[in-house]
Amino acid sequence: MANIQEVAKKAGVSVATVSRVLNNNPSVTPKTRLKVENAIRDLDYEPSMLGRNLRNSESRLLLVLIPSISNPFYSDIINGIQNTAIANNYNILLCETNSSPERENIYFNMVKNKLADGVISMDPTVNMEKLTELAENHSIILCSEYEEGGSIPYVTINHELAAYHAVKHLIKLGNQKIALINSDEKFLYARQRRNGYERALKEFGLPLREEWIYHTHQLDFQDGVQAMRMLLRLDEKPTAVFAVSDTLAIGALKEINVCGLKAPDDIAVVGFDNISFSNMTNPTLTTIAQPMYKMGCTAANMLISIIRRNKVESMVLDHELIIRESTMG
Amino acid sequence: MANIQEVAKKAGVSVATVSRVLNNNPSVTPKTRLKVENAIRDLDYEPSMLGRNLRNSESRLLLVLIPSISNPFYSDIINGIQNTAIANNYNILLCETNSSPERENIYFNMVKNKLADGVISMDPTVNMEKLTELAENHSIILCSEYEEGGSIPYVTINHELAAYHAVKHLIKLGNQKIALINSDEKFLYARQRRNGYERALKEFGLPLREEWIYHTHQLDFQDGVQAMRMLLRLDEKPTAVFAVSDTLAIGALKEINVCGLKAPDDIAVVGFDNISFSNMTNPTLTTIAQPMYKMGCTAANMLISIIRRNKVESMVLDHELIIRESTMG
DNA sequence: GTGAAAGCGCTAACAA
DNA sequence: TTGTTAGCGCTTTCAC
Repeated sequence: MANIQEVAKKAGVSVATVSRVLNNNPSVTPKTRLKVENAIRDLDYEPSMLGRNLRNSESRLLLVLIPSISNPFYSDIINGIQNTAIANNYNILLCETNSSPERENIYFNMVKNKLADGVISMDPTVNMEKLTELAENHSIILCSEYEEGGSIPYVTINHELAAYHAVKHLIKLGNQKIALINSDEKFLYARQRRNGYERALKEFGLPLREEWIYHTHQLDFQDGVQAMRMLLRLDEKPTAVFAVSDTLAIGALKEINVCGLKAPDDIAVVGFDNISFSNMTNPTLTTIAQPMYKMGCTAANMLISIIRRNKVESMVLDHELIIRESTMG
Repeated sequence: MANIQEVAKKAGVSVATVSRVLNNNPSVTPKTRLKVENAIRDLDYEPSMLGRNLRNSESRLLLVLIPSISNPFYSDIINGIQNTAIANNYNILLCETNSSPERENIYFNMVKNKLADGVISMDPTVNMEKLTELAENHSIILCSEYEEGGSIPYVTINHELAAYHAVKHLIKLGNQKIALINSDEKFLYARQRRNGYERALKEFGLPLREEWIYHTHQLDFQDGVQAMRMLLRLDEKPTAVFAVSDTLAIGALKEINVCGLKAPDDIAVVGFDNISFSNMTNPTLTTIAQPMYKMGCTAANMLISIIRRNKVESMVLDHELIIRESTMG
């Protein structure tokens, strides 16, 4: 592949002029520009990003930290990030941390190494201390999961309110005994969603029973199956379940089915996330939709703002309750 | 962030020595090494990949082209690629083409621009002509989808044989009227799977009827629903269906259910891909598993070989029929 | 409007 | 063993 020197020689100009043409500098005469453009075409020249990036000390690469690619929850957010990034001449590097600190370190180093210009973290297990330290000298945004009172700007939804809406929907349908399938409460969103659940119950004077709250280890389908199995073994069975993720809810639906029960007649189920499969289950799943795509766009725009040394404000976006068959048979 | 000069100054050595320490060059005395390491620590120095990459004219970044992140089919392949890449000190850039030629162009240019050292393409809609041209001067591997008689090395499975196994399984269960839900036959895998389907039917002397072959536009759940709807309207309904993707099969299952029928009693269903949700449906889905993770590792290893200017051979990996409830109620 | 030259941070050939 | 220096490909300042 030709370099800028060869183009300059072929066009009979200096490398500076070639560079000007490449960067659309208006001070080049049309005639010179033409000569250069011809040389570029003849030599099939493409400017090397390596040289350009070194000179400009930027990589135009954004890191997106997610725990796992296979979690469908992130798909639309990533689409939003990606489209926004490309529109601003950035590319994204999708980084799977597998919740492993070593992996995380590799990516943090890429930022320090100037191989990336900024980070959008969606990993709830991220080492917040290290990330905050990194944020002192680099551009970082939190997306979805964030830190209360932290110094890093974030974009998220109101998890407490969303959970409140989900549970209120179940109450309005006449359910009095409502269980919560929650994930580990070391995660902020889990604590917030539990708060919303409790607030709804209290507001309607419904009992709050510890045995109706099940904590799963992960967010997998099997954890939902297991959770539902335990809830169905109780003497006083719940008539409705709010699961903090669709995968858990789909697992719960499966177990309800296996036990010969029917949703929503015997037990109503609400999930969270509106993943694409939530519309394919039988019955289809009532769930809370986060504005994924918009959240991604917002996160990317915020990050690019920070990179440009502008001030940004954290944002809280709206959610939506999507009512389907699992509560309204 | 400090650069190599400042470290050299602080350690009282030359930049060459610092570089040697960074690259574990054995010719540095322990004493000097210690001085340098101290300086590095004191200044919190991290070498700039930008400088290093320009000098070595490599980016240590591999491009992975997929049509869409949200397709769960790719998750495990990507995991395999990623782990192999990281083990070899490469990182991967996940590139969603959305089957758009412009997007594709952006990524092709990244390779020409030296922003990436190679490409693994899993996009069945990729412009094979352009890719082949790119492959003349750059390192490219095809994964899963490939070109018959093409010049680019690939890793894949035997789609024809896999389809043959799936259909033979249905025949062995006593099914005589077997439908095929295929995707667009502009894709090689679709043509090959159809061949496998036909070979099985012929081998057992079963009728091959055009109205039992339905071509979908996409691979979405809804396309499966639509396909099944059409098949169930036929006068002579099939008793079994082989769908060339799990998402299609899950859509088919849904429609069977909606029509008050039961799988496998009324209609048996086999999918393809063994995506994680295929185990969560009701009934769970019989399907063909491709060795996703291994395929990813193999593709990455092949690519890295090519980058190192070694010869590589295309590979065909084994598949497996996973029998679940949708055929064996 | 265009060219010469410095320099981004690093590595490696060559010299000492 | 260590230092000096050229140069990877590009952009940009300063002259002209």
